[in-house]
Amino acid sequence: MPFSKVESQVDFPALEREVLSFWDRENIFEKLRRRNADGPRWSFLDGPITANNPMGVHHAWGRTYKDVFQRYHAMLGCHQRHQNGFDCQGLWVEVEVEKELGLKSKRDIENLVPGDRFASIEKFVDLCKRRVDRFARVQTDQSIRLGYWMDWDRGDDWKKPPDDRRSYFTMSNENNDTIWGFLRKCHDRGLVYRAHDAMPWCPRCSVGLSQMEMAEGYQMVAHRAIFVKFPLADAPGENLLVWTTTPWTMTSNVAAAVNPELSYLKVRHKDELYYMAKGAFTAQRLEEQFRRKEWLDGVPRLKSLEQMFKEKGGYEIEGEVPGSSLVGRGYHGPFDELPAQNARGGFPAEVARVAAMRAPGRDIPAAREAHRVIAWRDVGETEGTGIVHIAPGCGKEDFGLGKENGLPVVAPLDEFGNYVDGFGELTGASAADPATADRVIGILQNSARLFASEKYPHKYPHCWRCKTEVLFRLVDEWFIGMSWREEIARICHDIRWIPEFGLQRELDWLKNMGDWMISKKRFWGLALPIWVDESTGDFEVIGSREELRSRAVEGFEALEGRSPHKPWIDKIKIRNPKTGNLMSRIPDVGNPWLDAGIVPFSTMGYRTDREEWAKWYPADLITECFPGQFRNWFYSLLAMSAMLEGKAPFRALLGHALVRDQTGDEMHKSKGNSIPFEGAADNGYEIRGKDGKLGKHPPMGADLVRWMFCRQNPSQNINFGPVPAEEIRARFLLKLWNTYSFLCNYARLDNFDPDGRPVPLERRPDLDRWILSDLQKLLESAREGLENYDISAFCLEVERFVDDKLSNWYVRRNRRRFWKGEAGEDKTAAYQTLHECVLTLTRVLAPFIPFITDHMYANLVGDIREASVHLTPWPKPRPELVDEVLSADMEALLRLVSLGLAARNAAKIKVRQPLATLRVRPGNDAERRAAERFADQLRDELNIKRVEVVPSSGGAILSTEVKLNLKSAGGRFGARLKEAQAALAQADHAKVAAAAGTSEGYSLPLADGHEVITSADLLVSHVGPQGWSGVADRETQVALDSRISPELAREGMARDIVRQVQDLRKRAGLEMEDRILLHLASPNAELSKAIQEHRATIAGETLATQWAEGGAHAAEVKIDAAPLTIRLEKAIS
RNA sequence: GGGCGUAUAGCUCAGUUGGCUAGAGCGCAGCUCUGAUAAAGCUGAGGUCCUUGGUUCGAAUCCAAGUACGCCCA
Repeated sequence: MPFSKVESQVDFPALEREVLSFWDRENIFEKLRRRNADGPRWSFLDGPITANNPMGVHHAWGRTYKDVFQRYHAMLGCHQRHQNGFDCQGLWVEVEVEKELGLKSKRDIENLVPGDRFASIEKFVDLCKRRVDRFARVQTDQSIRLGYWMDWDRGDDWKKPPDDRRSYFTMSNENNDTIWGFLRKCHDRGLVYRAHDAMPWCPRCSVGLSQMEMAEGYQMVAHRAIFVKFPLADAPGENLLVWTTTPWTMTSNVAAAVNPELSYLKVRHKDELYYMAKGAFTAQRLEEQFRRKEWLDGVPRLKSLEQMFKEKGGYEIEGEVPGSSLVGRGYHGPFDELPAQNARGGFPAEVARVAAMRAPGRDIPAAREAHRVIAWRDVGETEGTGIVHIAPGCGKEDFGLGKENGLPVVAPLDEFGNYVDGFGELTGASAADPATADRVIGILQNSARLFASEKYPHKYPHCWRCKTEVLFRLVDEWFIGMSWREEIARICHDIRWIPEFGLQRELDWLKNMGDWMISKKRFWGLALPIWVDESTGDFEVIGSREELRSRAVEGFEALEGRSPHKPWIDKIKIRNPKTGNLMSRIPDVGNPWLDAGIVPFSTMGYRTDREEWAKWYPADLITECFPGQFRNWFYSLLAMSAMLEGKAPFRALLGHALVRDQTGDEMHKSKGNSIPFEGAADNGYEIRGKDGKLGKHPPMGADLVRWMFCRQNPSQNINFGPVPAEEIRARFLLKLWNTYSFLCNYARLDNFDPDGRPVPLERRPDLDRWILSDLQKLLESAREGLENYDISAFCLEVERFVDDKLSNWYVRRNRRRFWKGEAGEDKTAAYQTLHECVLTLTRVLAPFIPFITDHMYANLVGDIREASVHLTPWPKPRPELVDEVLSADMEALLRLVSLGLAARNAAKIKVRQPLATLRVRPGNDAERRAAERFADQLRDELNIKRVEVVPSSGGAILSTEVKLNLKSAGGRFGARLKEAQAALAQADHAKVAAAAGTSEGYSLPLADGHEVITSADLLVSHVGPQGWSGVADRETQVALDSRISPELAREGMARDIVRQVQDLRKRAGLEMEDRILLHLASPNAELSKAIQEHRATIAGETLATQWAEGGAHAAEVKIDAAPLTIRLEKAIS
């Protein structure tokens, strides 16, 4: 027997948990996969989620999309991989493990097992793996709760090695191996190289940052900036004035750069001369930022150089020279006494050695001897002095300039950001420590080299993981040259980018990016397969584990039964075929985006079954949150695929924006406005409001979370939180639920058989045919939206369908057919129509809100079948049910009803009071047809006895009245206002209103000429004839006979009585179908007469089977100010 | 500094190739309806469609410049 009773109060999270256990118990997902095993393939590629923490509600956006499109294609019968991915390797996991262990630095890691570096790294790497496993399980459980159908690992799956699990793990052997193959291919094309470069470096993590990572961490900070004197060697008393925001780099100064095209001033101050760029002298530095409040508290506004000279006792401008005339002049550096400045060939010795190897035969001087002015066209005159201090060991551009100009390099920092030996009293000091800047400033002050210092606010890069300020440090890193970037750009055009601007974004990145730094001086990650002969600099890139096995001359047994990770892999040596020397692996691990970018190859069998691989590659769709990914995952996917196959790895990319809190602010745990996933799904959650108070909120359930994301425009950030959630829940999910509950509860009472013979369409009323017609159009939108990965418009259309059309119109207008009419064809047609609508909705909504739809589906088709909506095929629209004219007519009817209600409102007569006549002048054909074919609806809805349709050609049924709008016309007419009002009163108001609406306006005749008035100058109203109330909207006019005869008044009373009785029934806790004994009494004669006249109606409406003298439930009410006593009680049937 | 995008009601946003009196939801006020719906309806208050100029019979919409904001890059 179908149709269990449905309560209108529903606990969605609890319902979802039941559905989850139903899926589990009945293996619904496995049944689905089996059913589709031979279907056409649809290839979705999951972007790996970092398995490092539990998911927040923001992860649910992308995962909802992933599920929606896979579920849709499953309903179409497609065979899919359903493979989730976890991102495992990299610094982010290391940092969390460090936190767990309370470690402060890389040195702590290497001493985790005291005194045993190898065992320490082994333990640390193992802890990283375990952390990944732990959170992969947590995220798996959370995803299952979201309703995300993937081939999840459960139970014993977790005991298997990563390669044998259902989800893919980027730490798997296969993933690492496939990357090796990629790197080998790059090397075969001569793209892999090693370089000394001054790179951004995090002193806490002791790791270099790639260009991609740098971009993540810019923050506004104030640094101590200094102006320093560099005395010219050939002209005592003359100085270059140099400016820097990083005082610690002064120790490593090698050169000073000027722009040869700028003019430089010679400024005399006291007994000395200072050189600086002319523009820089007077520049109001950062004035714009100061004005726009892009500033930091406690940082004073910057002074111009001119102002500084004035404050220090005045100045005189002695002349002006072109920058080019300064180029080549020598100077005395600020730290020339340091050993580092005096080391021949650069400092430290390793740097000098590499430099000597690169430039054989050339004698490189010590930094101190190399000091001279060089030319650099990029020097500007808006920030500092127009003379830039160059320290090739401390900055990227500096390093490049040093190389061009053959300068020595002084590299002052070790991997923790501390000064190495050779820097006098600074040795051991941390460059990141602000106190060190003060010490440098002190030294410069003592040596009379400091001209001035200031606090300078600017955006400065920070480590995106640990938020430490980045330093620039000379390092030795490995790169993939990107000279072949065009090959990547080319395949971007084969992809459908949603939103479209993605293509341009990606191309911009590809055009501007530098070479790809792939090495990381860390522990947990891809072991870069590069083996080096340090005595010659020769290196080899190994393309696979097998190749390594055959090349290894030592240590390969260390890898047997182990994953290719540190520290074991570092035991393996190969031989340099040229020299016979042993080659060691470089200690570095790989950039984690290599791990994620290789997955179209590593997870689909590229190395093991090329034929199978080709059936899944390229993927039909990937979808991720786009900020950042253009230079991360999308980039690495594209680059690796371009290299390996010369082909785009996916056909379409759906990107989405960010999740914000409900007020539009960024979500942060620390701000207390972020929402944990379990909180949103099941447990409820607390968030801090703008007032700083914590507010508790009930759980939303997974379907609501999913729906909120689905209905959002993906290119715009979503404001997510309890207020919008409650709104959507009430407006959509509850509406859907209550429509379903209405259907089931009445169908149950009536024993409606959903499998009975359908009433032929032509015998169903207009309302039925209308809703079925619109349902078909909805199905078409669904298909279109899902095929185009553009679901938000469809979702909004469903909301309108369920709310406006199905619930607020179809069901409301048809209520009586369900609960009053006798069993028969009309009632069956109503049930069949509503059943078809709701059942079809469950199917079309199943990919979006899989829980509630499956629950509804079971009840709609009968619990006994244990069926799941997710095993049903995707519903196809039936074009023969579409009736465009009917849809237009129904829309017109809604407009007329709305106007009728407005007319009632204008007449101040409530709807419960019946009125005699509604006169309609339709504004168009649809309205005319609607007023005729739906006259019964109009009568019912507006509670009137008769509808008269006046032909449009018959002229207006309302007269137009115009008055001057004093707000706009008052000022214009001034003293002539009275006259204008009088003139207007004389004019034909209808004509005035019509003419004022045109571009020419209406020309109002006045004593001193004509004045043109437009509709803005007028207040237009429409009035009916005496006793009538009317409103007009464009061409449409309706008028309502507002005269109430005594008969009509009594009928209104009767309806009021019914309403009061129903109210009492409800308060008495009676069920809808309960019959009652009813007693009504009033001392008022009219009211008593009304009760007499309408006895049968009152009884019928309130299910009163018997008139009685008393009753357990009583109420004293007023009907039109007349007292009425109601008593009732449930009748014993 | 360069690129991309956005700017419409108190808030969140629709507004198709230029075309009727610029809309919705939320919030606010009043009224109404209600035995499926913590729902719904009507009315009202609330608009410099960012500014200026141009194209056009006609511009929220197209073009140009400017301003502000967001994102990306340097």
